[in-house]
Amino acid sequence: MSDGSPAKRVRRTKAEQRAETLEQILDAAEYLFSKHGLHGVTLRDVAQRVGVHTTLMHYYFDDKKSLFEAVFARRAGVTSGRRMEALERYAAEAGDHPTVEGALHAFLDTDLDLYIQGGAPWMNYAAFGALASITAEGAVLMDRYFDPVVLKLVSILKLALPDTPEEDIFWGYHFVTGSLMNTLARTGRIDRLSGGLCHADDFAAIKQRMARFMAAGFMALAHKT
Amino acid sequence: MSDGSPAKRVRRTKAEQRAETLEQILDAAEYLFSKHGLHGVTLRDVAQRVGVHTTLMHYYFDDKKSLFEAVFARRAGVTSGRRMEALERYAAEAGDHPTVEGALHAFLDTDLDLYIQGGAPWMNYAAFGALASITAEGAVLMDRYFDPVVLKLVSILKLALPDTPEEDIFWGYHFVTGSLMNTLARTGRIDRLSGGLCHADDFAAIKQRMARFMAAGFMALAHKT
DNA sequence: ATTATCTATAGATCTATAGATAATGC
DNA sequence: ATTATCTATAGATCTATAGATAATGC
Repeated sequence: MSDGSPAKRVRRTKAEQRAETLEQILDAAEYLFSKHGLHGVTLRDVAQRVGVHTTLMHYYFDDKKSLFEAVFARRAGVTSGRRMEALERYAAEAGDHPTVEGALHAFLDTDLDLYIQGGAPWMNYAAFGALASITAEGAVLMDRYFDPVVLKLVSILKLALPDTPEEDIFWGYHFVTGSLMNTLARTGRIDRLSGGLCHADDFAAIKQRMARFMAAGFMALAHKT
Repeated sequence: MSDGSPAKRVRRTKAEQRAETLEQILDAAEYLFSKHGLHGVTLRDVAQRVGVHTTLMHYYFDDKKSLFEAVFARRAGVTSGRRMEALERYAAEAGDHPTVEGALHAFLDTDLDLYIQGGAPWMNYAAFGALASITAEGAVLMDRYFDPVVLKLVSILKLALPDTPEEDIFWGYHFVTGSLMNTLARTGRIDRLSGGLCHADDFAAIKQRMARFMAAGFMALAHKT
């Protein structure tokens, strides 16, 4: 019976086992939190999804909130880091004359690519992050993990728009991030509204349009203020 | 002692009393749901905020979810209706040659004005709606209450941009609604990022910029696709 | 020996219902 | 007489802890 096919529990080192279980817990929590938010998920839900006992959650994490933070942190560093690199690369290339659209491509496309290439787990993280971003618990984490990248983007935009009041640049960013969060949330509303013409999961279509759309917005603010 | 100043419980008709209590419950729930979401609020929390017993919630509402829906519905009809009128008025005025910016002003400014003029309760509703909009429970309600206005907006945009693929118009709307929701959420993140230069509550500043910004975005999509 | 997982359980809290009390309504 | 509000309480569920069992590690 259990000779040819490997048993469900292959022999692993403890370190491997710990890493695997941790990842499974984070994946399950990420998915569930992205659907229902911090308070809409119980530790039991997460444990059941993984197939382990509820109390194991407390073995790996202090409490529910620290699990939530761990989910946030796991990928926040990756996307934040990648985008920072992309922005620095662009800034170096462009020298004294960066463009708004160039900076936005570096900022937005790098992020969207992660979800496009990262498969289901990253897509779950996208929705998780979007929900977290407009939530009390998430606000602190957003600041902590994403302020540096955003301020880097803003600094390049200031170079590109030297005569535009700083205020307008921040409001422009406010619009950009809203659109990005709405994209990441993938509520499916655009599918229904458009009668199936657009798909919320079609990040490629969004990548094709977003930086251009937003750059034009910034220019319009700059020219008329 | 209690002769000159009116007692806390002035004599009211039952209909008045019902209406008042209902409104207090909805206000309290609106505030709390806007901060913590459906699952982050207990009926006890709402009752305590009103100063009545928990079980009174069940006297007025079947369960927590129907309270949530009542909160959503109370003002959704108002904003949806006002915006529909504004769009129809604009469409009539503009005839065969509406502009993207004109349509967006009607759509966005009418909404923003409601919050600007409506004081704290409307501001709470703004945040409540933004959170609901990217939530499973809220998605259905968004469709039900806001599809007609949005489709009206889209139909005017199509007139304004006759050569632009419908897809691009829907994606443009997708960006607009994201920015609007991020505005309504008032997380305060823009305050911190901008070092106090911008204030999330400053809907007047946003109204000054948003339609112009977004209209330019639509034009950029139209011209280069 | 150490670490991963599970069993048992305490204590808190939440939703929901039945039925009592205290107001308003004719 | 009817309606608004409260008391009492059942039953479910949730978080968290203590301590047992079953694996891996030298």
